Amino acid sequence: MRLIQEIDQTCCPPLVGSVLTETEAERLARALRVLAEPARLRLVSLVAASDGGESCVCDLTDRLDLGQPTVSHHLKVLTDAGILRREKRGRWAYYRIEPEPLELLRGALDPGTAGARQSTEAGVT
Amino acid sequence: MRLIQEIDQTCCPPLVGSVLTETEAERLARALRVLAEPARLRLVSLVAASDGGESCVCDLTDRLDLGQPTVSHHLKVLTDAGILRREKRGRWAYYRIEPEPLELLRGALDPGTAGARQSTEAGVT
DNA sequence: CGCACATATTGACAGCTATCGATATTTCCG
DNA sequence: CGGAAATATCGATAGCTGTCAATATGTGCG
Repeated sequence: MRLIQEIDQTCCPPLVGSVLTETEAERLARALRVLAEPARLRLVSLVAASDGGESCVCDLTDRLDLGQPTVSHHLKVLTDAGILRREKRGRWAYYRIEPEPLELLRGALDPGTAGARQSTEAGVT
Repeated sequence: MRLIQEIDQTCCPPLVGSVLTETEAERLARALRVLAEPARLRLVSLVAASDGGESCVCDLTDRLDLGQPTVSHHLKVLTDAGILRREKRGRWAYYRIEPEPLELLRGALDPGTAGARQSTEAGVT
């Protein structure tokens, strides 16, 4: 079994248009759960807005009013999901956004809703 | 305070581009949490795929391998969030998709990710 | 009216996870 | 090497929520 639950194409079939199987629903739910957390949303937002598109943990802990272990935990969850990428330089760990997973999730929420378009997993450009 | 947590514009500022405040993050997280659940994803998917765009609860309980109270609970959560709309006809309750909340959530996941576009809350058509 | 059916509500409980303090690990610096 | 700084991991705990059984509410039918 896979310990690291990365968000890939298999997680994001169109929410509408075809009925989700139990497995698909499970996968997509797990992916969404990663973002369904205030601290993690703020982290993503902070990282994305930061200069050069990356932040080190120390900057993030300062802004979040949460303990360092907690921030580290959330960063791990986001990284395991593939939403953030970690790069260690010297003593510091820098995080930056990985655009694709967010796009895939967006895609999962996309179609049928307004009339069953078909975007699926193809068009991430 | 508001008991019913409906998904509206206030829940979905762009995830990136500006840094989410604690309140904004809380709101968006709560909205995402509604969908971050396998049973609810399947319900949305089932309703959307159903004939005429609506299902009654009895159809849904059959397909979900969950007790009727549980299904009813999930339907309530989805309805309170504004994702489903409930209409009672005779003894039956019919649920259908309300497209806008899903679109708003999609919008929240949209922009900056790839370079801070500005779609925000305007273009739902 | 009274029963049967469809759905909703209630109360209880188990499982998950966000959070923290303590500690381990890694890396630089002198 | 030794110590300090940055980050990660661990173990414990509290709060939330998905689930169910039991029951309530509503609605048509005879």
